[in-house]
Amino acid sequence: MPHCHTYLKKLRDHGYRITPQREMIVQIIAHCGRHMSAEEVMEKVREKTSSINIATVYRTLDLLVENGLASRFDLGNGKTAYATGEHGPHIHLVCKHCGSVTEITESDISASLDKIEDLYDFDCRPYHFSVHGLCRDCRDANPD
Amino acid sequence: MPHCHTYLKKLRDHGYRITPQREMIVQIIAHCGRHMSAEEVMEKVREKTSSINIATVYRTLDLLVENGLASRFDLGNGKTAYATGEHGPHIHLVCKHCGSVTEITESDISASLDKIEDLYDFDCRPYHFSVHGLCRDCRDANPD
DNA sequence: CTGTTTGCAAAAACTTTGCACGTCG
DNA sequence: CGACGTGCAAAGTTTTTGCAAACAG
Repeated sequence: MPHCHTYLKKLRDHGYRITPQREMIVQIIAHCGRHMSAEEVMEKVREKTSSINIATVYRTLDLLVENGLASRFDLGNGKTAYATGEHGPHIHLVCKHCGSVTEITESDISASLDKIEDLYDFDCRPYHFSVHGLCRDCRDANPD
Repeated sequence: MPHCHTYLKKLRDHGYRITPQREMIVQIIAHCGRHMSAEEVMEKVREKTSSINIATVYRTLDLLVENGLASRFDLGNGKTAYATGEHGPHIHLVCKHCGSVTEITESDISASLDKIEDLYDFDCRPYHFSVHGLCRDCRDANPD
């Protein structure tokens, strides 16, 4: 059970108030161990209480992102996904054909990121990072 | 002026009909030399004629993607972007803070892609590929 | 001719906003 | 108590869909 506490403290340090809603949302996304859409967070919330509105979920997720406590990204399915640092850096292989997502480790690509940082003076923060292509199954089914 | 003609031929070969709308949309996106959103395609269309509907633009772009003639991806600004193979493979460095997009070459990351292909049996087709991080300007302005 | 494609308008899906009420500190 | 945060409902954006009319082959 990771450091929700740390996230809440940081929010407070930034001058934001700690509310039951914020506590619950931070706990859900920090414990989840993967990225979640706003709707998925909402479902988890509803398992516990009915007193949080979807607008609050969006506002809280935005707050976390704006304060560097979470990342926002997009897997191309039309929904924005969010995750805290608890999830850790990870890279997604997204199949263009079936949409399946495989998670791989950062070390597989770290040499390239180092190179990019050197060449382009760009601080890579690949908490979420997607490579599109074709997975084995789709390749077998659709050789083209 | 690239091979719109080739794209149209492929569509015909796949059994689809060639309409003025499809011709124009293919021409716009193939000549554009970069990714475009549906709305941007629509604007270009309107410069020439008022006889194409946004629904047709979406349907045509989908058609191109489904038949492997274009790629669909997302830079995280809420709009889906499209590009034909004419654009060529390219990688985007997207700044989390200001949203600026820098385009870099594939060679900078090709070694990693080769490694991924070997390890994960995944055919990387990084026509569009985004690495999120912080650009120099934002780093200078917001050291954190 | 005949099945495909289009335009239109309405709906869907996701996210944001305005405002009055509630609550953290 | 006062500013900040929330719920609610309505609106905003982007994309999709149903259907009758138009058209490619």
